[in-house]
Amino acid sequence: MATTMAEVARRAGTSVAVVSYVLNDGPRPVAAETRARVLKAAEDLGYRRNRIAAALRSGSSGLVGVVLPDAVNPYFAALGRELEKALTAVGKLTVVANSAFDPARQSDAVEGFLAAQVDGVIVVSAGGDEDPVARARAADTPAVYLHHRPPGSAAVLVAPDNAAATVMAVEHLRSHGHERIAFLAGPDDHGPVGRRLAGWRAAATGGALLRSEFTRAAAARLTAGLIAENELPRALVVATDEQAIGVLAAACAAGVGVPGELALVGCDGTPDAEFTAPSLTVTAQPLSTMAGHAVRRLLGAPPEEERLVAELVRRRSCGCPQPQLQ
Amino acid sequence: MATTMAEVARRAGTSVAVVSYVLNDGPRPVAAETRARVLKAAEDLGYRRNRIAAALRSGSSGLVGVVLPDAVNPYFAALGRELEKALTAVGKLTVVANSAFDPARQSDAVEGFLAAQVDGVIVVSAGGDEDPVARARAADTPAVYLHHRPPGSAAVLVAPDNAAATVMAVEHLRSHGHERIAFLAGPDDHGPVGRRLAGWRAAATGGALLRSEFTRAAAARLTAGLIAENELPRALVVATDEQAIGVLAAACAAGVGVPGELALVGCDGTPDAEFTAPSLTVTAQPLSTMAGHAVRRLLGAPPEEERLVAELVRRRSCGCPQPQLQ
DNA sequence: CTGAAAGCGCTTACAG
DNA sequence: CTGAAAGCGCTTACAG
Repeated sequence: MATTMAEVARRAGTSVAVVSYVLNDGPRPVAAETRARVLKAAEDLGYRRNRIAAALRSGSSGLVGVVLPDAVNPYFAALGRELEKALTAVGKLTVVANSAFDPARQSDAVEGFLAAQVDGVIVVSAGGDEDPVARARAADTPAVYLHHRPPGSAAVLVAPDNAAATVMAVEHLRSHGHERIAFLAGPDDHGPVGRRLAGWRAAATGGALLRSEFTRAAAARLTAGLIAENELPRALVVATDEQAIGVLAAACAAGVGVPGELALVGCDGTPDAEFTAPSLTVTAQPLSTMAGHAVRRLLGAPPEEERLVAELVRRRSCGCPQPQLQ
Repeated sequence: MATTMAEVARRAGTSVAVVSYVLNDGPRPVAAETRARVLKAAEDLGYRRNRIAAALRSGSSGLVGVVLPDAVNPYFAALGRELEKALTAVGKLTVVANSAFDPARQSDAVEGFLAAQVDGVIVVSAGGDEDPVARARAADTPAVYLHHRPPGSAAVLVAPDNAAATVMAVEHLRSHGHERIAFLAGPDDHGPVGRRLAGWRAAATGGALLRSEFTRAAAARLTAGLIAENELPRALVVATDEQAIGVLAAACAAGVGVPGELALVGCDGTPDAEFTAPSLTVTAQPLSTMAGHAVRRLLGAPPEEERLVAELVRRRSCGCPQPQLQ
């Protein structure tokens, strides 16, 4: 059996109340001498606080639930990593679930989080009709969307200016002399990729609109088909790095030179993009800042002043010279 | 305030004990008619069980802690994803922490898990002197290592036959006519990469032993240096896919043809390896099976009969023809 | 088959 | 500054 506060109290010759006051630094003051005795007793007994018991009484479990569409996708992996970092920094434990882009699983995951009495929920939406953040809030649990909010939801969303990112990508390809610039979007026009598409549309490049699922495999298949039909664009902005990796793989497999025959810019800016072959020029989203904003909103902070904007990172795939590998 | 069992009991005209029996399907039988009334009342009130309260009483929190060295590394990302899947299948919630290859953080993470009264902990060790699994077991919490156990630990480890995987990789490169085959290892020879190295040594290829940290950046730097010094091997087995991705990036940046000038085989077999440029031939570890074994051991199952062995997946980087993109 | 009650290990008003 | 006690929402022997 694990040591309890009662045992610590007995050894320190005081009450559990005082032990709690010492270990929590409040809410009542404790004499320095008593305090030292309690600390020593806790140390001697190897006391570890039972957070489940504390949670039941205090109403705060110290758990935050995070639902991601797919933790293997480099963008979500990186976002998840940043969230875990930000959450750890504020003393929360990160509970994760993958929705596999399935709205039903996403709702199940949030339902499980609520039963576990999480202190908050962060969801990167998989789209669909359900609004799990609204549901969490209905259960008095703080919740925010990060990156993607389902269509129609009015819940809090932390996201960068996605349209601006695509505009930046288009302008960069133009600076390389490209006029017709295609765009590889997702299956539908909701969410962040919809915004990125809107930015591309506004830039009026006259290039083709391409679509694939959000997997490298799907993007690779599409690209292989385009190459076979001789319909590959000369310049292409790709909505996500995950898809861009698939495009690169297909181009390499078919012997199509990047950037020579196909100039490419990605719109996520994941760590993966630096070490593709060739390295991927991206409009890099401020993942760490986004995670920080999401966590602070969850903790009750007001909306941030700071705008979230992507930054152009020039690498090889657009036609710029290969930068030094770091 | 959330609905409690007491409210459900009142509405159903029965006691909280009976509500608990119904909702948990035991441990006492309940008359069909009473059962129906309880279910209806719970439904009407939108009752959601408070698992924190249940945990305090029953001793099972439904939480399992997972510590990974780096959830952005494709191997650990894939392993984490499979663990989450296996854990969800048995009704557990997955709490994650990243150690960033820092043994101290790893121990802190496990300490946090124990305070949260997790039902078990799975750690992919970052190496070092600490034995967090032993620590968890000392606190009566089931715990296992997956993939990597720190040197000197005698705790349960779920891992495939890593030496056999490298032998397989070497043999495959030999079948392409290579004799001297180099090996890119990690900074030290502990853990799974140590086993992979042992397999390569046993295969006595006479090739060079190379080393880098377990990041794509480090492997890319090493490779760029080798190319500059004109010391790049013709054939290379790389301990991890993460490093292989770095090698590929450096080769591409320097215009070194793969597999023409450098034939490559990776030893993890992550999903990422299928869409590198060129696609990476690997000895693919049975990640899903490994995750399943780890979870079952945690739940108290005896060691599995089934041996965990990697499977050779032929793709382009070794010199085989590029397979059809899936 | 059902219910009153103890108790899991904390936190926190309340009284002293 | 300190302590006895209530209570968070469950689960589960125990008695009926």
